[in-house]
Amino acid sequence: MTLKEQLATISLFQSLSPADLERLSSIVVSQRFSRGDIIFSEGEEGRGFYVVMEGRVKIFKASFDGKEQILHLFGPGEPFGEVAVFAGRTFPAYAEAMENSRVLYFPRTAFISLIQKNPLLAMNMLAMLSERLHRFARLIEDLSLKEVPGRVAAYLLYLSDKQGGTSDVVLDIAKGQLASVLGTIPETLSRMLTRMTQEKLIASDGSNKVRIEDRKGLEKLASGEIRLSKSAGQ
Amino acid sequence: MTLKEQLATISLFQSLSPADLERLSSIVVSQRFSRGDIIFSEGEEGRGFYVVMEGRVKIFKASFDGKEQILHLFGPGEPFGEVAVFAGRTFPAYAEAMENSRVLYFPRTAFISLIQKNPLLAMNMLAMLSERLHRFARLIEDLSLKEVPGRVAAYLLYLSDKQGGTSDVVLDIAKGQLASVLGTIPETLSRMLTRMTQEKLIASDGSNKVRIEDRKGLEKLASGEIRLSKSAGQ
DNA sequence: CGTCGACTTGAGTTAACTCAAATCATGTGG
DNA sequence: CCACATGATTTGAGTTAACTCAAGTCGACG
Repeated sequence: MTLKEQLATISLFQSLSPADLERLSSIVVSQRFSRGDIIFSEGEEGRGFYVVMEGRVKIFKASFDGKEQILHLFGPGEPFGEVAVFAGRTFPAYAEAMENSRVLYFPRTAFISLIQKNPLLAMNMLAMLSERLHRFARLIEDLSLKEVPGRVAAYLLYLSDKQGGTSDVVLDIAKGQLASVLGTIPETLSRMLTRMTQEKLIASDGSNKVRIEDRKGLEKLASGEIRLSKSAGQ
Repeated sequence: MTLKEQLATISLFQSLSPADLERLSSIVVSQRFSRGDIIFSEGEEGRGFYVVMEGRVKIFKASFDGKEQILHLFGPGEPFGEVAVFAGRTFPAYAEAMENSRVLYFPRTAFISLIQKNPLLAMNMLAMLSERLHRFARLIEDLSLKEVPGRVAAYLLYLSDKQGGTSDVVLDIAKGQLASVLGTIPETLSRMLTRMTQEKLIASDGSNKVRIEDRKGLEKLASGEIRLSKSAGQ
């Protein structure tokens, strides 16, 4: 597949004319990263942004003592690092390849001139950033106003939704990483899944599959209407 | 001051021609709200967005049992509610007038057609949303990776910066509201200020003025490099 | 079959919470 | 100007959700 054809598959670029795609393909750079590679670091100057083509990329913040909070997980077709481009700022977080990945890199200036000529591209970008603000607002809500069991419940419902409403959801990331998405640690996540299983809200052996047994209950847990009763202790 | 003149003072609209301002002024609606009034609620359909002209507006999430997390505080010249416009979604949070306020309301469709004709307006909007994503990322980092004293320290340093780097900072909101900005409760904030005073990081009587006594120390506290030693108890 | 990383379980600690009471600040009517 | 009502803030005492640290257990892979 040519670079131009690849560009055409990116939903952000749906509105571009063949000529624009041609022009874009001449300024774009394809890069490969191995699992664990840092693509950019917080505080680095952002001279362009990226789109994932293959693999997965996580965007995260790190604390002084090494704890991580994952902000985004991006897969094929999804752009990242645009904030630094538009705000004229340094990257606000770290980007790391979770698997061997290939990304396209778009230098800032060329992209900005393109966007100024394509109102629809601008609108797509505005919609994209708005969508992310929306997600961030929900994450802030979760971190500040919900307890860990509520966040776990919300995540399971979100996954179920994303996977077509099924009750058999498949965790799309390792549990340790999921803990970092939910603003907690693996030990706590593990205990919460155990308790949710005991309360018959879900069925979970240790695998990456979780069956939703009581959707209503999970919803109440996610909204804060109910809490998990404290584990029996013995 | 005419509506058009008011529009010209809004930095988001700097790039607009007099003709565009004229057009905009014909679709905009001026609204007044009293302290405590809800301007919009989470989940409401967003048919337009707002710009504060006078007063102050807070944007917040509320938990099931009534606790609040403030996402933004906006004053004159600042737009809010745009996310719903661009993402084609409902409002993600509540907006409430903190004082008697006047806001301008811009219906969605008219604004979108305007933005499509003004690349610079689009760029301003992109920069604005990027800036907010940046702030949200920092708030998420604070909530997830920092303890309350670190958030308080970071906020004081931010205020000092905003107020020109002075060591005598003036809290711009009531402490109860500040607690809600920082993701904690008034009691905890009060105790942290006491402890920070005991440790000679700041000087604080009960008023809304705080003197920064040890900037380096505050910075280390904000970054997580050091912690507040536990209060003596007696 | 052994090793490695990921996950789970156990025990103890702690930061921040809740609830209750005291104090302070501000504006009002007498 | 004073006394009081109202709301904001502080202080006190006790509880708890989630953390840390340590010790298994499990599963995949060479």
